[in-house]
Amino acid sequence: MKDITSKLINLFKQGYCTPQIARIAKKIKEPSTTIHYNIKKLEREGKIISYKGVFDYKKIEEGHVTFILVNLSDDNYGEPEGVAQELAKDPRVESIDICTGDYELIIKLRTKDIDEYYEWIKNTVHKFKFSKSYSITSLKQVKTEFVELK
Amino acid sequence: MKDITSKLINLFKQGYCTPQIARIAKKIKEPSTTIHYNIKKLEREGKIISYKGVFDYKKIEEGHVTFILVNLSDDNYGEPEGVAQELAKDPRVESIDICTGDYELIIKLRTKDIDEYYEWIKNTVHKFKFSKSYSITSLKQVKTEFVELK
DNA sequence: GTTAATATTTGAAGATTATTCAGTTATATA
DNA sequence: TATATAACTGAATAATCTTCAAATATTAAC
Repeated sequence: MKDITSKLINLFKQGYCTPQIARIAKKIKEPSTTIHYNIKKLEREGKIISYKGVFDYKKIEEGHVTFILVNLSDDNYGEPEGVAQELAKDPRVESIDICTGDYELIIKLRTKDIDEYYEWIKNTVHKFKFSKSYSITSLKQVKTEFVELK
Repeated sequence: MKDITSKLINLFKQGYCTPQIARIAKKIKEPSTTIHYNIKKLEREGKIISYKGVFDYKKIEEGHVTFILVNLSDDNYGEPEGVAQELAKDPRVESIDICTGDYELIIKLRTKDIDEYYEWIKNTVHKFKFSKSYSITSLKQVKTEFVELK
């Protein structure tokens, strides 16, 4: 066993996919060279960043979703971007936004289970000196990354 | 002008992409047939749902992100799934979860601007009889769909 | 521990698809 | 209206995916 699947999952999380030009050409009834031209244009303009996989996260041990609202400590309050970019490096962080309202950050985190979540939040609160955080746990994911789940 | 790009964006939002087997094979130094076999296995097992595009949403007129926490009316409180699945059909809804805590739903919505957001929330509150909602606006997207933004 | 069944890996061949290129048509600009 | 630029497209080529059959490895049963 070479455990290729876990490597594949990591690659597909961010990219290593490509458009199906021939299939699209059939679908919208245009020549494949026209489709090709328009896709390259979207890429050139930077409108398309990447092509990636979407998973049934329960089946890949990432079924536990938590939204975490964060207050930063006084030290980091003025510049949340550095903290956010650091957190963004964690592959379990699906999204992170700097936001309005009572909290400065909103993080969408994917872990295997509540135990892994607990470890993550404990370590992260300590490391980044969050002054407060409020976690909302997903009970059921109905749609993710624009893809409806069945 | 045939406006092919907007059709492409819609298709890539949910799929119409495919893995780059040859590129992956080089990357992890395994034969492409082995990569092929393992990908098909992941698909067969339902671990991979789809391959899709990720966009620079500001450049495609979807740069305004809002997280909306929702309380349902008494009518819908007991069965939030129906409401969630209905909302999931909207292409501007990136994700929707049924959740713990003070609110029953958490929606991640992408609109062109705050005006489109206002129209959406006004219509949706009315249509689905939300008893209360709390919106958090993203000021800066640092990471989305597991992809770091620059 | 041996055997049988099943799953994974792999190279070679064929089928399909992406890409390049050159020419055409359409759109925008002066 | 003339000119420049952008968008579209068919034909040929290059690259990739997919199938297949055989080898190897893993698992299960006895």
